[in-house]
Amino acid sequence: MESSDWYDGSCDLVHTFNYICKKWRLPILWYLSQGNFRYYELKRQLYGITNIMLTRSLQDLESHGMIWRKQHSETPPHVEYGLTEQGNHIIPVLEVLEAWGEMQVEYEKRVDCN
Amino acid sequence: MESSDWYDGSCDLVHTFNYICKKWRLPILWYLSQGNFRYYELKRQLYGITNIMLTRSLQDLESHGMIWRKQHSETPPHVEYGLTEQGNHIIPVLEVLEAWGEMQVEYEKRVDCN
DNA sequence: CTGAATCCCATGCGATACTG
DNA sequence: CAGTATCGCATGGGATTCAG
Repeated sequence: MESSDWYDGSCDLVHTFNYICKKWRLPILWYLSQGNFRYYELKRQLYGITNIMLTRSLQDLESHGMIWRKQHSETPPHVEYGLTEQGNHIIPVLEVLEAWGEMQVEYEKRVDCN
Repeated sequence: MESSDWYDGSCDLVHTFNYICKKWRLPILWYLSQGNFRYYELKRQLYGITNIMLTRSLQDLESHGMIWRKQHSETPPHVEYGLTEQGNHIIPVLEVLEAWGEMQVEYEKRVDCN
């Protein structure tokens, strides 16, 4: 990796990291890694999220091929979301991230006690 | 993990993720995972970064115990940075993130060819 | 060489209201 | 139920300038 490539788009890590480096991305992906959900189910679980943020996040993740959207033709509407085959590759990332997060928080607790 | 805990600070993953979810954090950590560096060395490698952003990033990472700062008493100043023992725990995260990034970019190339 | 202080702009985020 | 449109605020990022 060239030094000059950090932000000209040729650094894969930095480039794709921006897909998940947004406020609600990790929680959404984490939930979808547990199974498929309907729009309102996700909204209920993601306490505090607004329609606009949920919609934007889902559309963005879908545009990057990480999740799929399936609209059933019913009234009232019924839309389901889930991880794509490609999207499943994010699961190990979530696991490692969670392991690190717990370790880091444990460390902070110890330090704050000094 | 409780649904209501995503953003009240009790979700370790989300909480600590914010440490690295900033523009220059990953490149800085990646470099420091390769060895220790002086301020100006980091600045030279991190093509495009400004003093203020490098300084802020380093101070922030240091405040979370992920990197150390060593100031040699010389003139002109000589300051060195490196990963702490705790900071080394980020390395597996970087590796998994890189693997995922490459895979995701490969996927995008295939999809765009359709 | 290694920063800090100021000021400004782009962007993310979200409250509110509306729709089929 | 599953969204969209608007508008505004908060925050991050950075150009510029100055300093020990």
